[in-house]
Amino acid sequence: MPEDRRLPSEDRRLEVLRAIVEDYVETQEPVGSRALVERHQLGVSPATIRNDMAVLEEEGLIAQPHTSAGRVPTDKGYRLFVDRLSQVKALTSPERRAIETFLGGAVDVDDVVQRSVKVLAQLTNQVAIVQYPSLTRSTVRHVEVVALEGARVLVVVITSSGRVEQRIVELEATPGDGLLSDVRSRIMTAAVGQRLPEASLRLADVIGTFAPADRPLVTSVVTTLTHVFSDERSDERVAVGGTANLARFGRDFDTSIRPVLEALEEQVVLLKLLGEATTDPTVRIGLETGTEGLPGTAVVSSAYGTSEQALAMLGTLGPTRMDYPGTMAAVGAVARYVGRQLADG
Amino acid sequence: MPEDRRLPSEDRRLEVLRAIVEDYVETQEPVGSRALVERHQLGVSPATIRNDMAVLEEEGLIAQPHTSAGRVPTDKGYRLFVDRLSQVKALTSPERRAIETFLGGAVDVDDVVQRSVKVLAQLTNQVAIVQYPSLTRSTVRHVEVVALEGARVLVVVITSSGRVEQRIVELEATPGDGLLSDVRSRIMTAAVGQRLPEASLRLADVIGTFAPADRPLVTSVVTTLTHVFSDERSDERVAVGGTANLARFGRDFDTSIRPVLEALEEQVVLLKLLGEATTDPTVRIGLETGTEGLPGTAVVSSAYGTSEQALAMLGTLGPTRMDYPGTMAAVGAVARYVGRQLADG
DNA sequence: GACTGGCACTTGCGCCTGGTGAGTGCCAAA
DNA sequence: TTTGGCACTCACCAGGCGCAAGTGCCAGTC
Repeated sequence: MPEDRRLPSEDRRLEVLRAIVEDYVETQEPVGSRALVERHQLGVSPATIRNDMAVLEEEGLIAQPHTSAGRVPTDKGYRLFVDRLSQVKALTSPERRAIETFLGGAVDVDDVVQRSVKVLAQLTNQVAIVQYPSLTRSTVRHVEVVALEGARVLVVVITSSGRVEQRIVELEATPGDGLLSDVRSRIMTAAVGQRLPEASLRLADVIGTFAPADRPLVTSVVTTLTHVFSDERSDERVAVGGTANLARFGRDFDTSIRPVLEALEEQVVLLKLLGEATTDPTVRIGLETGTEGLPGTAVVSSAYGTSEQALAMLGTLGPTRMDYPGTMAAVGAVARYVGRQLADG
Repeated sequence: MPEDRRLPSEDRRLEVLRAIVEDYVETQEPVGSRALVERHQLGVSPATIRNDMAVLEEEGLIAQPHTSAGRVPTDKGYRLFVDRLSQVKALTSPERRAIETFLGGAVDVDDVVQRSVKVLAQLTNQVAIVQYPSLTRSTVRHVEVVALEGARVLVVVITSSGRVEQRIVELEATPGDGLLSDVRSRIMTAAVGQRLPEASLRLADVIGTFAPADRPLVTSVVTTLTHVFSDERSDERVAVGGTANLARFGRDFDTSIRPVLEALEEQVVLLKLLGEATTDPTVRIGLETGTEGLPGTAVVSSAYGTSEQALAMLGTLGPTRMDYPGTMAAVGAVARYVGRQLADG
């Protein structure tokens, strides 16, 4: 036990906490003082470690499942680990390449989302959650208004993230071609490049620029567009993958796995789990997820999008006993690639 | 034991099989001869039942998990039960109403599929699988060709099942409005009402009806349409729900639940599980599902669509130990409602 | 010939028991 | 402040036991 290995006791205690987290994540078993000194060069005896552990336990950072067992990190312990002890881990280059090649093959927005879920689940060995690009946060790229048979009109919207939405509008009278193309061009002028909520506001003004006789038609079209722009249902779409990795939660289906499966089927819960937009991967542990009934669960999530505007969230869900640095790296990388992918079109 | 209760022994043996299936499905436990005579009015003693059971076992219809246990139906036993012993069970009227009101609220095709999965999972307490309406099996309802800015053209297809697909085509030169509407109308004439594969064939002929100078443009548009018509990726889309019901498969995650969860994430496997189109609910038990590695699994599936044309498949997946009559009724009912829903548009 | 009661036999399951080992807390000494 | 020693706690495992459920077989009865 060389003297130069020794650290001020405060520092060593944190080192012990890190060692406990790392070992527990790896072995899934409570870690004892002896194993700790054997696996890490701490330069002190098990007895010393035991004293440190007692302090850490006092501080609420670790706990004993039962008297004669080793220690396990508490949520508070993981929190401290994530905030102060963990280093950002770079992805290996095979992992990097896997993301690039797999996501690169996507043909449309749906495909991008599906593939990201798969990559993320595989990379992290956890449950992956990817929200579809938000309509309300994208901008209008193109609007088309087309006459169908009779008094029906097809309205198509293409957004900056590549999503295409369309609606059919039933009018009272068959519109003239001239009027329709006029409507189309004035709508384009008002809306293109705007974010969807603002575009809605701008469109309301467009109605007034038409002759009173034409306003009913214009109003119908504009109303439909406004609905498309503010369709919350499509904002809530979420893809989930990697549920087979739920094994990591434990052996007992009813107590540890079923509640998670049930949560994963509720869009509302999923959106809550993903949390608020943050550019960098954010970790929420245990109660911090804000979701009752999911004990021992942690979420790593991040927004994705362009540099100016977050489009939506993605992330992973796993047991608090997870590889935080690795997961954060994976979530961050996938978020970046997806953002780039969607920016290109 | 009244004489008139007695049946020719062959008949009674089948009655015993039915009783075993029904009891086992309900209790999830091997059923013995004593319990059988107590719960059903068979009019004979346990000893007689034991003799019948011995014969049924000889025929491979039931089996003993271990020597001192009751009997459990084999896959072959379930097969015989489904084919000859079970009665079609009508849905209760609350169930019927649940389907109607819940599916009735759907706003578009996506929504119909999402809601069907949910209803089906809830009704059967099993995993529900619903395939999106097949593009290649629908007919063309409408085609639109619209000039965008520059030399770009938007092509929109609306199918009989209400799906809307669109593509943007890059042309070499900006087309005239007259030509475009001509293209549009000739395509409509050739394709509307046709199934997508046939429409593709017909469209090939349309090219020749144009002046040679216009053919490059027409060819671009037709090629794009042909791609849309034969996009297999969209034919393979499948929604899954009710995974929390996997508890019914057993307690042990790794051996009984994980393989199922893994299968459910593979589109290919899902499509294989749903099987070939059949109008009435079809049951496949154990190996009949054609999928390795899913022991103890049965699938009840049915096509849905209009009376003329099946659009896609839907069904449920559960342990072989399931309520077949009830599940078949639910699958059938949901398939009918979904078909009707999509026919209306 | 079909059914039945009786009986011996098998065997999974729950329960208890004692032994083992990992891990702790505390203390006195360096 | 660190360390070795020591007593103590407790989960876990293996073995043994009894119980109860269920069977197969057989001889007797209708």
